[in-house]
Parts: sequence; structure tokens; C-alpha cells
Amino acid sequence: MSTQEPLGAQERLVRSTQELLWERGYVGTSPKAILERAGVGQGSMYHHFSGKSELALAAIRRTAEELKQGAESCLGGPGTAYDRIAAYLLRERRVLRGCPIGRMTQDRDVVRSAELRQPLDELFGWLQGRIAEVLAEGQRRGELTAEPAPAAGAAAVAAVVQGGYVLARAADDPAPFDAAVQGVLALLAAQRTPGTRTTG
Amino acid sequence: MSTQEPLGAQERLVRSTQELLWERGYVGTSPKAILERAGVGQGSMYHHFSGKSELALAAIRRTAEELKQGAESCLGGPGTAYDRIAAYLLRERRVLRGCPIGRMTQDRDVVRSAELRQPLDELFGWLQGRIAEVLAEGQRRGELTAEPAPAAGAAAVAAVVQGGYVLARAADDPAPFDAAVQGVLALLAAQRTPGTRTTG
DNA sequence: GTCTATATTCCGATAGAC
DNA sequence: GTCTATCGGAATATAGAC
Repeated sequence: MSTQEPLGAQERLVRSTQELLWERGYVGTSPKAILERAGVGQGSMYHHFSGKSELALAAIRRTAEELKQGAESCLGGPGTAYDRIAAYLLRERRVLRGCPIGRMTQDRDVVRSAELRQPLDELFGWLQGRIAEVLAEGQRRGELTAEPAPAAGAAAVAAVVQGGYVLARAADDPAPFDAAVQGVLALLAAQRTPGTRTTG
Repeated sequence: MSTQEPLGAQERLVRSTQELLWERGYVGTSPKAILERAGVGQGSMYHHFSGKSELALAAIRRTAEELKQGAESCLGGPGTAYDRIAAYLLRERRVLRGCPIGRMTQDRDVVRSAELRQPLDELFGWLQGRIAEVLAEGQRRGELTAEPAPAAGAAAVAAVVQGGYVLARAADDPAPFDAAVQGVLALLAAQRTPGTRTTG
């Protein structure tokens, strides 16, 4: 349960920045827009943060942490390796909004700054490692065949999600995202060993 | 062989815009930067184009057409369905630069404009359709099993490429792109019927 | 067709009152 | 801590000479 006290200016600034970075990206987000959404004055922002980039860093770190928790709740759940990957892929998403962290990889100022890129690197590195663990465990338990190598399979699964967003936004339609997920799930389902095919 | 005459101002403007949209995106690209790279004055640009968005439209259309030709040269090549998909996926790419069209899907002004989004939609729609054709042909010829459905498999293949760029840029390293491609290729290779496994 | 000059608005940050 | 006032520069476009 979250506390219901009115939020402080600093917290409102971070949350507004999270939203705006998601909607408009780093270049497209101005301090002015952040202030207006947060409902605070300029002095307040420059008191708590040195400027736009420091505020963005706080927002990106927060968002990355939230995504990590969400992914772990699927990948760390019950069931076979296939079930857990499927839970992650089929998780409810507002597809047309895209991935708030994946989006940052298209922002020049973010990628060129070691500090701003670090949370992106950390999140996607963790994600691929976590999915690889699940795949490796499935292979150890004999649920899955030895192909593909866990790291490669994990990269493919993570890429399908990120690429699914791209295809969906290009079409202004979530359908390509869903199709891509179904495609990779069908491929993965075919790697299940006989006797473990409880679903799909 | 392309003609070697000095290029006109209009052509130089389009090419400069193509480069800058790739590097910086739509919001991050200013008319001033375009002019400087093209080596022309402001009056020249506003003579040939009504403004930034019309110039961007010309550049995006041009880039999409170029990508389409490049993809077709792989997907329309010789070999089995698997070979042609592999040729497309393993094609030489400057991974860290990302996809010049996929990038546009993260640009709010592009996606919100029906006119600017249209070439993106057209390209990715065509790409998925073309890959689906190749997969369907492989199934008809008995090279591939019936799973996944061609449209789903095609979406997954296209998504792996776009998502691979995202993962690679987050890591500032092409390796995740290559891993994702290897992953989906291993999954696809497992769908080949006995007797057609000439590679992989 | 192409150039330079100018206009208007926004960006990102600083100064200093309260 | 938070506010308003202000600054130097860039973004996008227009005006008008050549």
C-alpha cells in the first residue's frame, strides 16, 4: 500500500519526467513541460536537480527499476520454463506506448552519455540474463531441447518484445506485436520435449 | 553506375535529411543543421520544400525505398526458405547505428502524422508480408513444418531485427543483436524437415 | 533559384526575492 | 525550498534583395 500523503515537489518532478520521457523522449522533453506537469516552479527544480540531465537520470533509474520488478514477477513465477517465458511475453502491455526504456536507446543524448545509458544497459543485461537462466533451467530439467543456446534464445525473446513495439507503432496497431509474440512462442513450443507439453 | 554530375541543391537537401534523421531523429534535426550539411542557404530549402516536415517526408520515403530494395535482394535470393531468411538476418549491418526507419517509430511527431507514418507502415507491412511469403513457400515445399503460422513467424523475424538494434544500442555493443539473430535462426532451423538441413 | 537579414517563440539555465 | 524575472542562444519560418 502506498502512502497517500501529498507528494513533495522532488517526487512530482521525477514522476512527471518519467511520463514525459516515455511520451516524448529526452530531446523532446523540456524542463518547462516537466514543471508544468509537476505543477512546480523553475526554482524548485533547479534546487533539487542540477538540470535536465540529472533529473532524467533519476527518472530513467526509477523506470528501469519498475520494469525489472514487473519482469521478475513473470519470470520468477511458477510453471515450466516455457510457461514462465510465455507469462512474460503475454503480460498485459499498452503496446502502442512502447517501452519507456527501449525508447531511450533511440535518443542520441541518452546513448552518448555513459551515465544516462547505464540504467538501460543494466536493465537489458539483467533481463537477458534472467531469461537465459529460465531457459537453461528448462534444459537442465529436460523440459527443453538444447537448442537454442540459452543466451541466444534469451536475446531473441527480449528482442521480439522490443521489436514488437517498433512494428506496432509503425502500424499504429498492436497486432504486429501480438503476432511476433505468437511467432516466437510457437517456435519455442516446438523445442519442448514430449511429456512437458501442458499448454500451447 | 550512378551519374557523377554535381548534385543539385534539392537532392543534397534530401540526402542530408536522410542522414540527420538517422542520427538524431525528427525532433533532434533542425533545418539549420540540414542546411549546413547540405551546404545550401535557407532560401534554397524553403524554395524546394514547404518546411521541415515536407523535407522529412521526402527523406523518409527515400530511405524506406532503399531498405526495401536491400531486403528484397536477400529474401528474393536463391536457396531454401531458411537460407533466404538467414541471408536477410545475417546481412551486414552497422548495428549500432540502428534502423533508420525503425527509429522513426520512436519520434512522436512522426507517428502522430498520418503522412509521415505512412512510409513506415508501408515498409514494415511489406517486409512482414514478404517474409511470410518465404515461410509459406518453405512450408508448401515441405522444407519447414507448419509451425509457426507464416504471418506470426514473419512478425517474429522482423521484430528480432528491430529489437536487436535496441538491445545493441543499450549495451553500446553489437553482440546482443548477433545473439538475438542466432537465437531465432536456431529456433527456425529446428523447424526444418529432415533432408533439407543443408546448413546451420 | 539562391542568398542574407529579420521575426518570433522556445530551450535550458541563472539571479535573486521571499 | 519555492517563486518570478531575466538571459543568451537555437529552432522554425518569413521577407525581400540579387
